[in-house]
Amino acid sequence: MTGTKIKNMEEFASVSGISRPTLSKFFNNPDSVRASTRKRIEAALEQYDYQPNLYAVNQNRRLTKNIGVVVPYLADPFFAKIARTIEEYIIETGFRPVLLGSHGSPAMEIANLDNLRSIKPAGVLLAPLGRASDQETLEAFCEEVPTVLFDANIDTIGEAFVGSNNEQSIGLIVDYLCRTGEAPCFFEMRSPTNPNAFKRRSAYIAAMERLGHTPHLIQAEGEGWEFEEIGFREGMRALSDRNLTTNTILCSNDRLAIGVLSAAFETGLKVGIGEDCDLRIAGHDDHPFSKYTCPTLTTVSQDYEAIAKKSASLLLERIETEKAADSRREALFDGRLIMRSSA
Amino acid sequence: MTGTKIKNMEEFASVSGISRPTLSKFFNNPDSVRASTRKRIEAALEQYDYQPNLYAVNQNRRLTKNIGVVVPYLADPFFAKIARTIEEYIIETGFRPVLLGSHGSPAMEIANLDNLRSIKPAGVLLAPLGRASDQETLEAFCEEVPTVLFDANIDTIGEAFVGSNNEQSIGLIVDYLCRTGEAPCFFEMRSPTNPNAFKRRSAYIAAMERLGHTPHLIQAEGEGWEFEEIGFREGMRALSDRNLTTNTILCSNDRLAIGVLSAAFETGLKVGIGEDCDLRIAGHDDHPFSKYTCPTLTTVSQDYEAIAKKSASLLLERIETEKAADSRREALFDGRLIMRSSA
DNA sequence: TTTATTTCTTTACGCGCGTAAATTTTATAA
DNA sequence: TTATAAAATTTACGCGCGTAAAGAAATAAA
Repeated sequence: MTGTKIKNMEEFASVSGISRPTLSKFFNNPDSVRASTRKRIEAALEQYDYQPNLYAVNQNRRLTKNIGVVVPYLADPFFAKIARTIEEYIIETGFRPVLLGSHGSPAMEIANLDNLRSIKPAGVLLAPLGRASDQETLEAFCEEVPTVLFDANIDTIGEAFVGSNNEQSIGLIVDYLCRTGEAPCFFEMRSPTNPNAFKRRSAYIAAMERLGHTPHLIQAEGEGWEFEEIGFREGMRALSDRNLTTNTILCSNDRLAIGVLSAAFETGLKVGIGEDCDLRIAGHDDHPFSKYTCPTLTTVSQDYEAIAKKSASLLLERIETEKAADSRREALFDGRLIMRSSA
Repeated sequence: MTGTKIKNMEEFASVSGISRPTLSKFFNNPDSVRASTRKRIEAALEQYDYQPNLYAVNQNRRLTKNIGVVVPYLADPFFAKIARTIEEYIIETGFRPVLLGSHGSPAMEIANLDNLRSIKPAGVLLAPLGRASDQETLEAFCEEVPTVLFDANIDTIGEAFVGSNNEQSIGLIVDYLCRTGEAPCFFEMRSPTNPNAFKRRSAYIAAMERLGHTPHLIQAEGEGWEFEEIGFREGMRALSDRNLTTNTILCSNDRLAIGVLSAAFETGLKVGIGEDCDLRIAGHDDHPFSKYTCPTLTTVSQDYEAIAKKSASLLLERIETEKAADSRREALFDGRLIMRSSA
């Protein structure tokens, strides 16, 4: 890009000595032209500053190269991280990711999808809000646009679902906690938005029963996405009531755990695995901040990489075959125990 | 939207009984048509499912309604939050925000701007990486596209800069710390990427000298955006060396403070303002997590709202007047002291 | 070299909309 | 009511590109 600025493909055709239809083919897929002409075009691109007008291109193509990525909450580092990983895979395959966060609002989730519809995406990767989502509208959207769900499953929606194996991961940490101390109670929200929460609840109950313990749920009141706040507030209540049947609390996710940790600190309870500790607290997700809590949080990590890669590749596959699969696929990945100091 | 799907404006013109040029005017600006015809069009829109093809629209308009928002790191809740606030203002004014994160990489920062160029944005709001940014390329970009910087200033770049008044905010917390205990040392990175860090350093020195104290810097080695990690590692070193001249540490930002807090916990030092405490730690930014650290982090909050609103409105003003201002403007907002338990 | 095949060029049309110019209709003021 | 201004309609062209068809050129196979 040293030389003059070229204003359209016609002009680039004349300066490069390649016909416009051939250039058009090249920009759609550089491998669709002969190697020698590809070289010539690439040489010309070095000399002249030209790139096809995105709007003109997308107006005429049936399908754009856009892929929507919608997550419930971009300010949550967990989603920021997984969205980022997904973005990388999409870019690698030559598509353009368009990242949107719904800020916990079902209305904004729909608005985001509407927005996406107007850019005619080849497909979208959606981590739905869950229970709060407007399922009918979501379903209608998925009829129009190839969609793969990740993180949170809604059974009837989308071509496929990719997420974590909560059964396995919760089993893992319940096993660990029982083996190293008292059997845990389960701290969660009474009416969670996220479907994973329900899976984790029953996984906890199943694991406890399998090990011959009585499950015990602590259900926090509260709505919305301020999990730390809810964890703190309801954690304070649970801890000050002193009606805990165990010294071990397994939280449904790390953000709740961070709140409970904060409540324990406030209450003067010492959290950890030492003899002198009053309480063990564990979480789930390996939230980026769980490494820096005091004490550091024992948790189970989701396989971000695998989830990102799988959901992206399932979507791309669907896009390339151009037809819906006969049946909805589900891919679940195992969690990994992250032993730190809190439990 | 009950009825049939309309495929283009021509068709919508015939079913609605309004001419296409008028419809075109309406979609560009609903107020540019007579109130009565506006009503008729809006009534028709209720009946028929039509929205103008975004690509065809943007191909023909000189300027799109897109506004790029580029931040250094979307996984950082601080940036996620401010980006979100900016998004809101942009949407309110009828523009389309396009959110991009650079993941700490100068190359990706440039890639993001290139990407934006291809969608012909009306303007962009850029929080640059800072020292690491490729300044020449940034400058070239700003020549082409109206750009307002926020958060991090680079003197010669962009139409305007909107950020925090580090002088004031650091002065505020140094004052507070000196008034309530020992004068603080300053924990920072030796070679920070972010220009605010430099401002904060000199603001700290100035404030200390003003109060008749000798400034003392602790400069952490390390590169990149893993601030908690750096804060922890170098915090461990500083605390175990026991060569602190004071029991009070002011950190250049909250993420470093979170790391130092974690190091203090690890070292067995009690952090807080009580008689029985060994250490006071304060931060800067009011990071969303600083409310849930153990102990909760005393810090100074940036005026997110004001920064978001001002930078958005400066950009829109610039876009509407269609010409560069004679001089580069700078708007700085004061910080607010957030007293919590750590100092 | 001749033939078959692939690739490129030329020509031409269409996508959905912005927008200009001339004309007609509608609203407002006198 | 009539004159005047404002808004809508009709007609027409252009934006930059995708893409189809037919023929020319380059390559590969015989």
